Amino acid sequence: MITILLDSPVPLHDQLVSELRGLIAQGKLAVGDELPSVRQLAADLGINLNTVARAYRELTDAGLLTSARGRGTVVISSVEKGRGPKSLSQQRLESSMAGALADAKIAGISLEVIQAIFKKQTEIIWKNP
Amino acid sequence: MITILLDSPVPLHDQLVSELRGLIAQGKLAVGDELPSVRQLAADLGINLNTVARAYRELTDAGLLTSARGRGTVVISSVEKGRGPKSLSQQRLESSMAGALADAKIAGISLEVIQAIFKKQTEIIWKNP
DNA sequence: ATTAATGTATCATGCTTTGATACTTTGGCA
DNA sequence: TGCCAAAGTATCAAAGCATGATACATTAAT
Repeated sequence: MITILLDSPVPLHDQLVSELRGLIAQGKLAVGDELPSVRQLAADLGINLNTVARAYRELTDAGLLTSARGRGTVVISSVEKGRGPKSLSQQRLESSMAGALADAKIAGISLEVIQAIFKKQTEIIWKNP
Repeated sequence: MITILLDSPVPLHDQLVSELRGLIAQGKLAVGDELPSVRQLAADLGINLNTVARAYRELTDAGLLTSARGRGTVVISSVEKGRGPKSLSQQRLESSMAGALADAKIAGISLEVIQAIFKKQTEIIWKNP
């Protein structure tokens, strides 16, 4: 359900936070759902328990989760504490993405090719040395 | 022209590489264009010269730039080493896509969110002609 | 009460980035 | 031709940070 890249420049706990935020935002993790224990998730991902704990703590600080010793970690909200619905950079991404796709459609590029290009570019930008 | 975020989890040299890749892919930096000196750009961005030098070196290794002592750094290619040519419209799509993704990465938007935005935009554009 | 399972805290270690500084090469100009 | 400024490169140190091993504290179930 959750995947992380061990050889990414972005720290593991940051990846985890992003992943979990995404799952919560998408509703795949609903309010009231219990997350796997830090040891469980750490074992699943092959990383240290502290790294998972740190991600949980950051999301707890953000107001999305609640944690307690002996009881586990639970989703308590799907909205960030004190944050707007969308970041400015995200809106900008939507705009530029929409523009690029509209142009591509007019140029007659097939959806399959577009998806392939998107995939390749993300790979280049994310995984290059 | 180039902006970086000092408080991003992404390393400065990685941000620089992404930015420069984006500019080259978009054609804002054309083949033959000379880049600012490592000292100049470092001063402009308020970072260390080594950081700029490292970004230049990585792009040199990727086959996009060439550097020489005393002469500076110049764009020699707009395509990554080991990639073939494409149709014109596809190249344009690749360019704008690369630019958008590079910006998104620097902004710290997670890959999952980016993919969600891409999916949503394609649905919108292909559904409503 | 015991025990297993949970999150939390502490500390060490190692990697990586970043920076300060010096070296080397090139090209222009007196 | 010789000097000098400007370019990239190399070296080394310092700092930060992520990651991990381990121990502690708390809860709930038996």
